[in-house]
Amino acid sequence: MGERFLKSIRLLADCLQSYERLSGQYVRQSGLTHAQFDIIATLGNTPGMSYKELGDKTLITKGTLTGVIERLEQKGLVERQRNDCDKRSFFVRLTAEGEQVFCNVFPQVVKESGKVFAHYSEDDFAALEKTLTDLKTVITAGHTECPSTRDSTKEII
Amino acid sequence: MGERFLKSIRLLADCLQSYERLSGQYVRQSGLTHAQFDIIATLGNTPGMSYKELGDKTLITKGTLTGVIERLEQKGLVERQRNDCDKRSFFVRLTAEGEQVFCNVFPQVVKESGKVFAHYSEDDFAALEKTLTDLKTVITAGHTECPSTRDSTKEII
DNA sequence: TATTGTTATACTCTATAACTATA
DNA sequence: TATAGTTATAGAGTATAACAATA
Repeated sequence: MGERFLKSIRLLADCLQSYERLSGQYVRQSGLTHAQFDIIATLGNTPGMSYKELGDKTLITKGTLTGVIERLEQKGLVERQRNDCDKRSFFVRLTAEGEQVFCNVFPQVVKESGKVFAHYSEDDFAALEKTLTDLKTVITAGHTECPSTRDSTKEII
Repeated sequence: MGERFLKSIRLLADCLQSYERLSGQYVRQSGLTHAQFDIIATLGNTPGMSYKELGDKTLITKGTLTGVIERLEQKGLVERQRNDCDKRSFFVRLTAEGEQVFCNVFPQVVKESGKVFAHYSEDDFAALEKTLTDLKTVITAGHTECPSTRDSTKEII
C-alpha cells in the first residue's frame, strides 16, 4: 500500500529524537537554543553565507531568522557584512568567539553523544551512510533543491 | 576518529528535514502545529495514554504538555479522563473528531509525501527498516528507555 | 516585477521552578 | 518522600503579511 514508507519515517524520527535527547543536555549547557546551535553548526567550517542560504539549510523562515541572528549577534557569536555584489544581501559568518563556541561545544557534544557508537566498525558506518545518502536523495527528489548543498555539519542537536 | 558517526547523524537530520519540508505544508493546511500534530499522531490508533507517557514519547515536557493538550481540547480533538486507579493521573485520548482528523489529515499527508517512494520495492523497505531499527537500538541504548515504546506512528511531520 | 532582508502581530512552544493533590 | 499534573514566568520560535531597498 501507499503507506509502507511510514514505518521508515517513524524510525528516522525515533533515531533523531533519541539522539537529540542524548545530546540535548550538552547543547543546553552551552546556553544555546536548538535554533541557535543549528545556525552555529551550519556556519561552522564555512566562510559564511547569506540569510537566504541559511534559511534554506535550517528550514528557518526569513522573518524568524532575523531574530535568531540578532540574538547571536548580541552574544557576539556571529557577524554580518553587506554583500558588495548584491547590496540587498548580508553575509553572515561566525566571529572568532563563535568559532570558539563551535570548536568547544561541538566536540563535547560529539564526545559524549558518540559513545553509543563505540563498537561501530568502519564498514558499519559506510553501510549506514550509503543507506542514508540514498534515502536522502530519494526524499530530496520531491522538491527542487538548491544545488549548493554543502557539507557543513549541521542539525547535530 | 570519535566523530565518524556525525555524518550519519547529519544525514539522518537531512532526511527528516527534507521529509518535513515535503509534508509540512499539508500538516499546516490542517490547522495543526507541529506539536499538536505530533500528539494527534501519537494518540492515533491507541486507546489513549497518560500525560507522562505522552511526554515521554513526544519529548514535550509536562509543563508544555498542559498547554498543548489544552488547545487540542478546546478544538475538541482530545478528551481527558481521570484515571481511577491513580487519581493524580489523567487519561488522554482522541475524541471522535480527533480520530477523524487523524484519519483525514494523516492519509493526505501520507499520500502526497509518499509519492517519492513510489519505486521502492518491498525489499528496499525491509532493508531500510532493518538499518534504522538497528540504529535506533544503538542510540537508544544511551539512555534507559521506557519499555512500553509502542508502534504509534508519530513524528510524521 | 521579483528578491533580500526588516518589521509587526499574534500565537505557540520551551525551560524552569514552585505549587497542589494524590501515592 | 516521590510522582502526576498545574500554574507562572520569561524567553524564544513560528507563520504571515506588509514594507523598504535593491536587482
